[in-house]
Amino acid sequence: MVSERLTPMPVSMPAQLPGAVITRFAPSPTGFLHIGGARTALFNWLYARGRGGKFLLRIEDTDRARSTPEATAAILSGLTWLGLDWDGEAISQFERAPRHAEVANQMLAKGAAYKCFASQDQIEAFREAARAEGRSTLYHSPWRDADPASHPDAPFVIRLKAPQTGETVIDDAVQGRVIFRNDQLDDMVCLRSDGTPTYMLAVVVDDHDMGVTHIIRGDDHLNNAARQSQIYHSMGWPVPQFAHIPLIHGEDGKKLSKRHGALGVEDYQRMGYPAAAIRNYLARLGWSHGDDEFFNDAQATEWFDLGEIGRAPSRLDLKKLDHLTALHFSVMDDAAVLHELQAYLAATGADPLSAPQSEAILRAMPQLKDKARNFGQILERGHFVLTSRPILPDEKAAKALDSVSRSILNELTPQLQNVSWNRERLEAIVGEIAAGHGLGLGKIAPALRAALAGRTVSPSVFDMMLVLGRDETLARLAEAGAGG
RNA sequence: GGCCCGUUCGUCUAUCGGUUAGGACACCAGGUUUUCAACCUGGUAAGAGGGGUUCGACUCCCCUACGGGCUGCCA
Repeated sequence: MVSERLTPMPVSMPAQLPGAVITRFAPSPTGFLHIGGARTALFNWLYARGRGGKFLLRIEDTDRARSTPEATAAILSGLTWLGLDWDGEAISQFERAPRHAEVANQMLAKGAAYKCFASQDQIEAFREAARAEGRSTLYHSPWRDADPASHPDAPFVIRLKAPQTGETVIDDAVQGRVIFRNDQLDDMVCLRSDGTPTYMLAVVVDDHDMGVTHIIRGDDHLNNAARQSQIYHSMGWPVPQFAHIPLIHGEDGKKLSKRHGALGVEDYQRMGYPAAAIRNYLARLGWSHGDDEFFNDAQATEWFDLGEIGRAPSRLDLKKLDHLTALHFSVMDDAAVLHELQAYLAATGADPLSAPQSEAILRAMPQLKDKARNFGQILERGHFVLTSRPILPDEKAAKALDSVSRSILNELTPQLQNVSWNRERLEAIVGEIAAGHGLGLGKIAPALRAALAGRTVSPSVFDMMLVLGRDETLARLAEAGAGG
């Protein structure tokens, strides 16, 4: 078996099974994993996983000034948290620079590209003048058809010898047939004068070498697709299927930026959303399968397809995410919720749950996770099992423990001594006591809640009694009845 | 400036020439209720504007408006 981990990626086109789907996510490591990038990754993942294909990861770190290892780590951990597993090792685009240069030289050799000796200053001057006169700023290099014998001994870039007439057509799976006139596209630089590749070249070479069959990415790259398509053609390579998906906008409809608040997936983790809910929400944002709103990964991978992706940008709506989160908690098993709760604690810098605390939370989990909208709520509701006597009621809860309430608690406590410890009996006894005072349950539940949880927010008082058990319940009631 | 993309309830969307334009979230009203919630019933709410094409347009075409993207030896 060939060790794929240690050998560099083959530079020639890998032999792919016919019809095999290979997608990729190719972020620049300049920060955290953006929520929009996360959705792009999710779409690629869903598409590949739904077709038995591969989902690859490539880090576009060719911009040395802006790329950092920390950012790469953040992106990997963001994807991992989201549950988007990629196949093989993440590939560094920067490390493939020699291969990019090799292709540029092949283009040169076959006459598909040429050396351009124009300096950046010259080109900038041209553009400025063109702008000032309102002319097109497309640069037409005088070196395109120059006799190599006339080449000076000076730095040069390698430019693609792009067609000057006709059209470049992109058959996009989302945007449809998009036509660019070739006279609107200039000869792009493929290899810089320092010998490093431009983004345009690097992307094409990498996608080709990685065997990528479907490029699903943000529609800010739609224009680039035309130019990249020209590179594919110049090398005689098959052009992958493009699918340019609309970007996500903020709640005001503007491009997502810092002022919109949460941008990184890690922010969403810290807000207490479980990954499954984020996946569901993000998948439904810009894509739909009829009226289906709530679904799991299996359904999503089965249903997902490029044709159902919308063409308009969509806005983030946290209320809807909240709603989906509650639905997901309801179908997640308790152990899984607990496990992710621990990760949430770690992400927010809180202390992890001890073994006994975990066990207590797990026992109460059915009540804690019911309709919860985030892990913070689960924790808040779970306070009654995490705390221990003496229960110190918070300010609001203390108000429920006035002298009248305390006397009722004192009346109730002995009656709970020997009853069967089940919900029906507990409800009956508490109901009788309340009725004896001409009160409804609504009048004495707050005191019970304060006594048992020390809070005004908790699961139902009966559920708490059941989870706490007789001894602990009686101890807390007695303590509160005594006046704390 | 040039080129490209987009525009259905507040939001996410269904519709793929013929529908009282549907669903979900949110919101409002009423009900229920031991807290936060949840739940039940009902309700408000949409095809940017203007021209075409067609027996018939949300659906096809054009123009305008608005929004977005690209226009680098950034990615």
